[in-house]
Order: sequence, then structure tokens, then C-alpha cells
Amino acid sequence: MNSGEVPDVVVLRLPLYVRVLSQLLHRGDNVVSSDQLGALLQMTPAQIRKDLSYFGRFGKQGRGYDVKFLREKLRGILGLDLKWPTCLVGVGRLGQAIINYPGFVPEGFDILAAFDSDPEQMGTTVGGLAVQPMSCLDETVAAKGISIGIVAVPSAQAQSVIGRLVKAGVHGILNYAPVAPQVPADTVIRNVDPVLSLQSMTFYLMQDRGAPLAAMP
Amino acid sequence: MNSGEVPDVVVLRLPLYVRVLSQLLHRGDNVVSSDQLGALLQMTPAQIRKDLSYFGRFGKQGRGYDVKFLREKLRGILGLDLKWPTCLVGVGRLGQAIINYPGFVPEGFDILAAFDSDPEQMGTTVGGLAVQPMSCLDETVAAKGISIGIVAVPSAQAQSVIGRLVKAGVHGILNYAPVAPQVPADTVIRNVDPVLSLQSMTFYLMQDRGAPLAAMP
DNA sequence: ATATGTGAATGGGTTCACAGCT
DNA sequence: AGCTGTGAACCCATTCACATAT
Repeated sequence: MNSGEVPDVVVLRLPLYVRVLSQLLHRGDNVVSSDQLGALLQMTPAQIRKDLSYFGRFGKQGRGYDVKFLREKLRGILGLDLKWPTCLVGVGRLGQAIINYPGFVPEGFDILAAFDSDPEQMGTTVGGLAVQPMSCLDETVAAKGISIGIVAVPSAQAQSVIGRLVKAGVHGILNYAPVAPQVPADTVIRNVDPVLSLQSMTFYLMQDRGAPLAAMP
Repeated sequence: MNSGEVPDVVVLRLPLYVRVLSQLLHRGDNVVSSDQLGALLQMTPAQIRKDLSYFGRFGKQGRGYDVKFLREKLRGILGLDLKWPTCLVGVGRLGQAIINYPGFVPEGFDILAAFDSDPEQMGTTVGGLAVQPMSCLDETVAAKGISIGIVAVPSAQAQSVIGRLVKAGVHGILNYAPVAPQVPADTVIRNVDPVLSLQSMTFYLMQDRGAPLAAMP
């Protein structure tokens, strides 16, 4: 077991492992090998074993990993067995889609408050939450112990909103605005940016003209 | 100039450069140095210069880069000066949010068709597009020359929908379903997965308890 | 027999540092 | 003088291969 620093790329892969293990559990599989996991995730068995070795020894030599056990361990390491109080800033079309997305809550990310700077939004309700003005942000974040902020405001406002969230005590930001915001070193930020994804995809699509689709017989 | 293989990480960064250059152009800046770009993107100047060197020599020694010129070059390399016919599969809440998102079209990604397997959706219109049954997929993809598919269906259907898109001739997939789909080697896939992002974030938030926020004086 | 856990080897991306151009 | 372009050095992640456990 390696108790040193864990590479960021490894941490990024852990949730993927948890997800596959959940699927296996659902199917009724009790044991998996790193070979099987590798096939499901399209990665080498060695990488999976190495990744896991940063956190402990979870397998049984000759057998493999107990699905339920490994899943619980990884969930604990990631803190997925906890509730994470979350808030949303920006309740436009995108914000509404986010708050109504049924995938966050079952994973422990409870959106407990919604904010918007538009006076017209005040008094309205989104996903069962009363939309609050930005002036309530500090108080609500403190009162509800909110540690994660989801940012769904226009690009021009994103940086300042993120600054306010951080100042209010939020340490994690999920940003949907197409910008590269600056945050303090002790703040974790993740950007959801489908346009960037598409724009790097087209590079490869361009090369494709006449790519090896299938060898002629 | 290095005409060999370009690392994938470099391609992933190019759209970021384009975006910053667009901002600079908008502000009226005509010239930038790799130092300035590095400060804006929080990366080292050396990395920016190295990245660009894979594609050519775009700067002027002693001066820096002409913003407009570099932006045009990078847009050309990525194929962003082209129109990319795109389709959407899945017009549920998420799909509707995607099709109404105003960020795709101005970047050249035109959603020209929408599909859904739900019979109740047939005949309805989403974002100005008539929702088509899945049986029309092959024909429409061919007829409109669609090369990119956006997948916003439930997890259980995602893999089969992606398979159908690929078979229909689509070479790029933007997948919103929380799964890790398998695609042929000549197909490019990008996953938009905010839950995974949050789940790797909590690992660091957990470590934070008592983290170095500021040194005591 | 079979599959983990892990040092060692490998490979690839980032940073350095300086030659070269303006 | 100032900043790019780039081989070389460095660093870190992945893969290998085998000792080890069941």
C-alpha cells in the first residue's frame, strides 16, 4: 500500500470504478477480476490494480475483488457515503434543467438553495426551491453548510459569481459557463463544457477523410 | 515544426486557446505573448509554445503572436470554420435543454434533426425540429450528411443508440448518459458527465478538513 | 491454477534553457 | 532587448513481470 501522494488522474478514475461496480452488483455478480474490470472500462488490468494500490489492498489473490466490498471502500474514500449540501446559481434554462436532473440527488448531491441576480426570478420556484437573490448567498451558504456550488450563469458573470461563492465558504465549484475561471488553490473546480468537447472532436473528424475504416479483402 | 503525431492532450487544449484568443480580439488586443496566454489560462508559456509548435510557426520572435492570425490558424486546424451537421437523440428534459442551448449553433454545430424512441414524442416539435422516430435515423443521417450525434437518452439505451448512430455513419458522439460506451476505433466520443466530476471533487473536499487555508502570522 | 500487489522498466508529456530571429 | 521555437532534460503515469497469496 502506497500512502504517498495520489495522482489526480487516479482520483478522476475512482468514480468510474464505483459506477461499474454498482452495475455488477445490480447484475448479481459478487466477484470481479481486474481483467474483467479492464474489459468493461477499456483499460489495462495493471492500471486498475495500480490505481487501487494507492489506497489499500482490497483484493484476494487467486480470486479477485469482492464487488460489494470494493465498492463500499471506494465510496468511502471518495466521500460518496456522505450528503453534500449544494447550491445552484443561475436559474435560467440551463439552471432549471440542472435542478430537475434526477441524477444528482441519488448520488448524495442535494441542491438545497437556488440563487439568481435577475429580479424577475425572485419569488419564483424552481424544482421546489424558492429562488433567492444573490444578497442572501453568504447567509444561506453558512446556514445550510453548503460546500459545493453549481454555476449556470452567463459567461460574463461566471468569474464574479465563483468569487462570491468561494468567499461565502464554498470549496467546490461545478462550472457550466464556457470560461476558464480562476480559483484559489484550496478550491476544487470542474468545468462542464460540451462545446470544448465538440471542438476538439472535429480535429479528429477532419483527419478521418479516407481513414482506415476496413481493409479491402 | 513537428509533423509527427500530435498528442491528444494537445488537441484538447487547442479549443481553449481559440476561446481566449476570441476574448482578446473582442477586447481589441492585437498581439499576445505566450506569457500573457499562460497567465490567462494558468499554464506555463513553454507549454503553449510547444503545443503550437506541433502545427507550425505562428509567432514573431521578439513580438509574440498576432491574435487574429493565430485564432484563424487554430480554427482552421480544428475545422471550426466548417459547419458540422449534427443530430440529437433523446428529446426528454435534458435533450430539450441541449437543443435550446444557444451555445452550439454559433460555433458551427447545427442540430438538423431530433430523434426519440417514445411514440408519444412523435409529431411534437423541439427547438423548431419535428421529432422523428428512430426508424428514420439512417435515412436522415445520410440525407443531411450528419457526422455528429448528441446522445441524451437514459443510460440503459445509450449503448444501443450509439451503436445505431455509428452504423448510420456518424463518426463523432457527444454522450450525456452516465455510462462509458464502447465505440469503434475510428469513432470519436466525448462524455459529458457532471456527476463523475462531482464525485472526484469530493475526494479533495474530504481532505480539506484542516487544510492550509492561510498560514498563521 | 489463478489473480493480486508492486518494484522496475518503459513511454510520453512537461519544463528547461538557449539558439535564433526581429 | 524581447520573445519564439525546439532539442534535451526531467518528471510522472502506464505497463511489465514476477513474487506472493489462496
